[in-house]
Amino acid sequence: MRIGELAAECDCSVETIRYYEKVGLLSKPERAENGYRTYTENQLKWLQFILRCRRIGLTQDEIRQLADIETKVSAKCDEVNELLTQHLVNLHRKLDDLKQMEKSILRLKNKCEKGTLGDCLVIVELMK
Amino acid sequence: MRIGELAAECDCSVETIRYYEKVGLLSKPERAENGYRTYTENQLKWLQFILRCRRIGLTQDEIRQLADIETKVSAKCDEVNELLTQHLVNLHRKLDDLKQMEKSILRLKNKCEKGTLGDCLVIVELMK
DNA sequence: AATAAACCCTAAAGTAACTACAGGGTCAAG
DNA sequence: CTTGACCCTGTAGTTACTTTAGGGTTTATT
Repeated sequence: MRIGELAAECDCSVETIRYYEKVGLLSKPERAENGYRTYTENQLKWLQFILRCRRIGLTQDEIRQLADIETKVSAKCDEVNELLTQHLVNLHRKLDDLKQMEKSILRLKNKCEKGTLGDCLVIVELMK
Repeated sequence: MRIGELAAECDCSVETIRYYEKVGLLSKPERAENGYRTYTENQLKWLQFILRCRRIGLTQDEIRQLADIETKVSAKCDEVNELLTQHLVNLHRKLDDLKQMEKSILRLKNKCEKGTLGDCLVIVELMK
C-alpha cells in the first residue's frame, strides 16, 4: 500500500504521514524499487491509533508515552488511566473557561440589545 | 504596576506579556524613566480577558476581532450583535468538541480498570 | 560601599504540530 | 511521447508562544 492510499484510508494528508515518520511516531516503511514508501496493514492500524489519539486531544508526547507503555506488557493499566485522568483534568478546565466565556458574551449581547452601545461600557462587561 | 507584578497577578509569564504587546493584542504601556513598562488596572483586566479567551482556544485573530468592538463605539448594535452571535456559535462548537472529547476519554477510562496491559482494553479500543 | 540576587530590556532562535512550497523523479493512459 | 497523477527530498511558513543570549537597573545583604 502506497502513501496516497494510506492517507485516503486514514483520512489524513500525505504530508502528515511523512511528518509522523520524521518525528518518529510512525515507523519507517519499506521502500519499493523506485523509492516509494510501501505500508503494511499493521502500520495502517498504528496510524489510525495515532490519529484517534490526536482527535481526542492527546499530544505527540502523550501518544509516545502510550506507545511506550504498550511495549511494557507487564506494566499496569494504572499508567494509562493516570494519563487519561490528567487529560480529563485539563479538559475540564477548558470546559469551565468556555462556559464562563459564554456567560460573558451573553451578558454583553444583552447590553447591546438595549441599543445604548455608545455609553454601555462594552469593554468592562467583556472583562467581567 | 510593573511587568513582573502583572504577570504574577494574571498567572502568566512576563514573556507572554511582552509577546502580546509585540503582536498588538495588548496596548503599549507607559514607560518609566528607566524604560520599564508600567501597567494600569485597565490593562490588567484586558490581559485577563485575553488569557481567558486563549485558554478556551480562541485564536489571536478572534480575540482581535472581539477587541475591535471597543473601538466601534459608534457602530450599530446590530453589527456588534452579529459579531457576538458568530462568536457564540464558535464557542458552542468548541464546547461540543470538548464534551465529545470528554465522552471518549471517559469511555476509555472505564474500559481499563485493573489488570495488566497485556489485555488493556484502552489500547485495544484505540487500536480498533 | 560593594556585591549579589532579583528584576527589567531587546533581539533572535527554538518549539509543537503541522502545512505549503520548490524542484524535481515515476508511471499508466491517451 | 507527453500529459497528469502520483511519488520523492528538503526547506520555509504558521500559530502562539518559550528559551536563550547578552545586556542594564534595583534592591537586599554583606
